[in-house]
Amino acid sequence: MPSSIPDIVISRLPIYLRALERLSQEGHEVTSSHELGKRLGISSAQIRKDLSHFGGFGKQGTGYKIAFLREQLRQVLKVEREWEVALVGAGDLGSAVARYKGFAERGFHIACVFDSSPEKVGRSIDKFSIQSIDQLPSIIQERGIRIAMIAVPAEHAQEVANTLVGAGVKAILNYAPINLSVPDDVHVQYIDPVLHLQRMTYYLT
Amino acid sequence: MPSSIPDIVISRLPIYLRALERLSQEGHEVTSSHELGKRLGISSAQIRKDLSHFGGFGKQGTGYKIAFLREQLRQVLKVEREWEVALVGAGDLGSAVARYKGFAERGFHIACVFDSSPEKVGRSIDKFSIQSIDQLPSIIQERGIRIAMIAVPAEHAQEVANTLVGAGVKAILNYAPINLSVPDDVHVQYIDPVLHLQRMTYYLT
DNA sequence: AATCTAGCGTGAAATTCGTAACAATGTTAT
DNA sequence: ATAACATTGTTACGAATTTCACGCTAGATT
Ligand SMILES: NC(=O)c1ccc[n+]([C@@H]2O[C@H](COP(=O)([O-])OP(=O)(O)OC[C@H]3O[C@@H](n4cnc5c(N)ncnc54)[C@H](O)[C@@H]3O)[C@@H](O)[C@H]2O)c1
Ligand SMILES: NC(=O)c1ccc[n+]([C@@H]2O[C@H](COP(=O)([O-])OP(=O)(O)OC[C@H]3O[C@@H](n4cnc5c(N)ncnc54)[C@H](O)[C@@H]3O)[C@@H](O)[C@H]2O)c1
Repeated sequence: MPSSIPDIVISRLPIYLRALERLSQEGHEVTSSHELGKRLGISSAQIRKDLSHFGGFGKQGTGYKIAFLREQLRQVLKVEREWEVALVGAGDLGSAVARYKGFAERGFHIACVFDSSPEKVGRSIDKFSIQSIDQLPSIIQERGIRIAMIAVPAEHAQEVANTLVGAGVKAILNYAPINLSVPDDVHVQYIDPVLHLQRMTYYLT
Repeated sequence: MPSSIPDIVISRLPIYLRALERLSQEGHEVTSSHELGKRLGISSAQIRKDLSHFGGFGKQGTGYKIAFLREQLRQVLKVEREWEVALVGAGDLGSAVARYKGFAERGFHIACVFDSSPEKVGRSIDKFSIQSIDQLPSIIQERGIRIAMIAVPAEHAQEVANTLVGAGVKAILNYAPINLSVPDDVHVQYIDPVLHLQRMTYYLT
């Protein structure tokens, strides 16, 4: 049933959710597909159509009650609960990620941090004590963690991904600039800032 | 003329380029749309069609010469030259970005780093001396910088974007979790790791 | 040389996606 | 109470995108 909803629709929901949370912070209580669309540079029809996949969240003539719509989107995306996330790689980027409060604020708790370097294992980043990569499988399995972030050099990313998949992880956010091969039931998202920059230079004269 | 090529095609070229560079590192000299597609999880027809927008880069029966195709894509994307990039925000994330070697390695040189905090202005991150945000317009204009990265708290991202646009910046990579309003001729790309995580939880049972 | 094979480039077909339009319905003003 | 208005949910359509399928060429094989 949920498989009938296009991926591209799902991928826009977090954008809507983020905008709703901001509107809420700014003191708004209701909004409309037009207002949201204007903020996001998306047509109002698109927003209404996307939302209608999941039922009628708005009221004709009035718009959407922000608190309600936000709650509904949270449930659709399964982010009304909290998720535990494993972080692999405690280098420059990994440390910044571990210290970043934005994950926990939005429901993603970093539950453990792994590294392979004996220099780093045992040390701490904030409240996180860095653990050996050797312990990854047992810890992840015990805690039932299904989401992980990879912040190791590109050369080691695939091997880390294999370990994660073996331990039962089903969703990976990969910061290393390399494509990963994983089984079909494992989801991967990529963050590579250079790639984003390269997407813009084409348009510069 | 270039405007006739769909954005979605352009957005895939950097992915191809990255894969080609890796294949090259691994010692390959030629590849095929099938091999590339398998690595990237993209159909071979898609790759051939995307590339054909720019001319025939391959040889029938043989495939693509990696070094040649890479060079062609670099030119199409305008990344055969080097670009200077401004970084605004020298906090946790900004520092990690400034220290990251991957930008310069791939042709994006961080040319200057700005922050508004008197505590930070004058200090250094690696070789970068942090400059006051007040000097941003004059420095950016003098150096003719047209690309910037924003790594300030969400509340200040729009005001920073306005300043950047005023100074002539035409491409912004925004790390703050907020949508920016900019003129039509300014390009914006977003990086928000939480958003990527939220795109995966939907599919977890 | 003739044959075979791999694999590109491409037009046509199929599919997916976005937009326009509107009936239905709630809200506000008078 | 009625009219005027705003905005949703939905359908129908057109645009954009992807996939298919095949002609064609370069190189390998015999
Ligand atoms: N620093 C950034 O701003 C930034 C930005 C974008 C992408 N990246 C990417 O993120 C990755 C990490 O970057 P970084 O700057 O933090 O590098 P880094 O070298 O500072 O850190 C990498 C860490 O990974 C650990 N590691 C290596 N192999 C491992 C393994 N098999 N298992 C567990 N841990 C292992 C190392 O011990 C090290 O601590 C790289 O792929 C980089 O390209 C970094
Ligand atoms: N740390 C991470 O891993 C991470 C990851 C993703 C996104 N982000 C986002 O990146 C942004 C920065 O995060 P951070 O952790 O580095 O925050 P931070 O508070 O450590 O740093 C923010 C910096 O921006 C500076 N600043 C504030 N207003 C400014 C202005 N108007 N002009 C110039 N500089 C200004 C501050 O002085 C500070 O140095 C935030 O929006 C955050 O949500 C951070």
